[in-house]
Amino acid sequence: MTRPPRAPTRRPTMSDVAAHAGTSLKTVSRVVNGEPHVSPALADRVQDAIRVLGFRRDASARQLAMGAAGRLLGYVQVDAANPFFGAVARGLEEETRSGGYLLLTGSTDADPAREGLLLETLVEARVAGIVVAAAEGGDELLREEIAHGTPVVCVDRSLAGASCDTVTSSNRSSTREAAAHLFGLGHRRVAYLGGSPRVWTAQERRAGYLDAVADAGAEALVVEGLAGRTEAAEAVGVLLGGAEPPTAIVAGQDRLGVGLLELLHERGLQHRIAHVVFDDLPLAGQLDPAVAVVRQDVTELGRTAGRLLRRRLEHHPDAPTTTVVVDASFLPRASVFAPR
Amino acid sequence: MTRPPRAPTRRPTMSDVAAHAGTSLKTVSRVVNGEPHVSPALADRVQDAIRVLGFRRDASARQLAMGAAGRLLGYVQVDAANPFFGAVARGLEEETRSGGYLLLTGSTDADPAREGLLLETLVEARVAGIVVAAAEGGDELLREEIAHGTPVVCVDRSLAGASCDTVTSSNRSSTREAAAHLFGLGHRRVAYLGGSPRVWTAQERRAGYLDAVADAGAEALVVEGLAGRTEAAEAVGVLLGGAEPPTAIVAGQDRLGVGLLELLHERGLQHRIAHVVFDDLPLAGQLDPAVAVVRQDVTELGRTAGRLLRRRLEHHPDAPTTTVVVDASFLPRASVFAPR
DNA sequence: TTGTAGGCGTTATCAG
DNA sequence: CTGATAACGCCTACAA
Repeated sequence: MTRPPRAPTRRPTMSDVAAHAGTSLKTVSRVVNGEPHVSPALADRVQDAIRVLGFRRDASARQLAMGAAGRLLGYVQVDAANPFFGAVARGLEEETRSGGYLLLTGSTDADPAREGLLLETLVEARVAGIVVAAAEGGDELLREEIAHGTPVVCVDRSLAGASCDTVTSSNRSSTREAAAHLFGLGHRRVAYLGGSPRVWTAQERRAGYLDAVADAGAEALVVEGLAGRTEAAEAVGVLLGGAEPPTAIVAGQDRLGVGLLELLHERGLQHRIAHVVFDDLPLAGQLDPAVAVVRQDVTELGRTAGRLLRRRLEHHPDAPTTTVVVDASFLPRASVFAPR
Repeated sequence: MTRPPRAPTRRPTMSDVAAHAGTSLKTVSRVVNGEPHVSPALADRVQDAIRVLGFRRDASARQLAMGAAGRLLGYVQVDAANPFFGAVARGLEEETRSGGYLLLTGSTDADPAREGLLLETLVEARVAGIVVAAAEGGDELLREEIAHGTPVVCVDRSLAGASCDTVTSSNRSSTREAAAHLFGLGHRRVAYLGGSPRVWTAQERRAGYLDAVADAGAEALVVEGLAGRTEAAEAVGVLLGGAEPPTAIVAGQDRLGVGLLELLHERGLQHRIAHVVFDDLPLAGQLDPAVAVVRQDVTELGRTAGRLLRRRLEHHPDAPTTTVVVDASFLPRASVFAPR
């Protein structure tokens, strides 16, 4: 029994409710907003009318009349299908939902034009604040918004030429620690697999690796610009085929680490190379237990961003900007082998 | 050089722009909306004023004046951190972004109360349509919205007592096929590991398994209500310790499959039990290559939902409701062994 | 305790 | 081509 689809009915307004309840607009407003000074009898009549008519107040009109910013937060991510950004969104939500905030989300696919469009739409929606996770490109618009007073929080990225709250993992120090661990085990040729050097976190991780290289007085072996598993596997193949192959490898991301492992496994070399993976994604549990990983709590990045946003939105609009570095912990494992 | 954070400036309005350009409100409106019948000279002056003042039109006011629904779509998911829902969101975006739509998202954590609150907020935001992915509970509100005329699309779930567009994977037939494959290999005792029987997809998959059991005239071995890896591993332990342990196991979800594999691996039995995992998540690449999987294209679920929504929103508001079943492909692999 | 008047920023209508 | 003026749905003042 499919009811015939009825054309979208006009939403009842407060005036409709008032008419139905035989009272005035303002009284309905009071009831809807739970304001005091309404006689119980009248309040009941109004409640009934609301139920009967199926009234829902219009957030747009409300926001317009109140002048203040609404309860929408903009969340700009590179790709909703990437678990990293999902985890950030999750943390953001956890921290802001009690305030009645909703997330207005969009993916940029790392395309500056898309990011620009997205930001523009968010601004037109008059979001109360914006969280930008690891996208780059629409920066000019972002700076304008910051200058205008909209709270902006950058997650896992930086923003040149403007000051805004920022949340990152300890990319540099963790990667440094990981590489240092390998040098400490006696390795002299430790290679680094990195993603696009245009991404800020990749730069930071490479810097951490180079720190450790400098400390150890060793030679830097950097391969970057790697886009995924396949490219990582290829790169490792080349590395291992070289004159002086590395005895240990640091992978700057999960995906690269997986590619690394796949190749090592395929060649039966998984126990002859020590490796460290920087854990962006929830894959660590699936990885070979012989792998040492740097684990970052991605959801905590989101939660922190949410906290910074609410602080600025609800308590200290003019507080100086902060940068919070969430500790990513390096987890060495016994099975990271000493060099042959 | 941190600029002193300036207090949120009032947004310039069209009137401000009009004043600055020495013209009237309506002309500015025309320019902003790219309407014809404005002299180039005047248009330029207005454009300048817009740039100088940093004007952005207010979507709320626009929507209010236009009466029509805006360009916001509500997306209700169980958990933003779950890659499944992220993938759906991604597909949704892909399909709707060219229409200028933005996603208003929220996670329910499978809590009916939360889902209710979320839906309420979405309705107040006057979203043009709602996509509900695998959450259950706030159904009453959902039905009201459908009755009111708001397009609703259910993804990977059903909605009793109302008719709305629905998108699912071929859960039942794929699981049936997978189990049949195992029976075809000669197995007689094939067990099924399933999640909460309150979740619709779990019911469907179990039904598919039972179909195959009936076809094969075998005995049903169902363990359900399993919440994750750990519980799945435990359940498998119990199964294998029984009097007549199964020789093959069908796991209804990725997570359960991972738990299954973990236990088999731990006991050195990974090559003595054939198993089939239903692939919700992007884990297939990480799994033991001996596992046969049912793969569903989750993003396609989202894309389909997006298409259905736009069709209803922009073309056929009164079309009869559709149920689209996206094929999930069963991928047997050579290394799924025959019984001992 | 209740109701009236005015305005929020935009679009639509209809005169100039 | 251009511009007053009246909505849109709601809230904040300010009466009554």
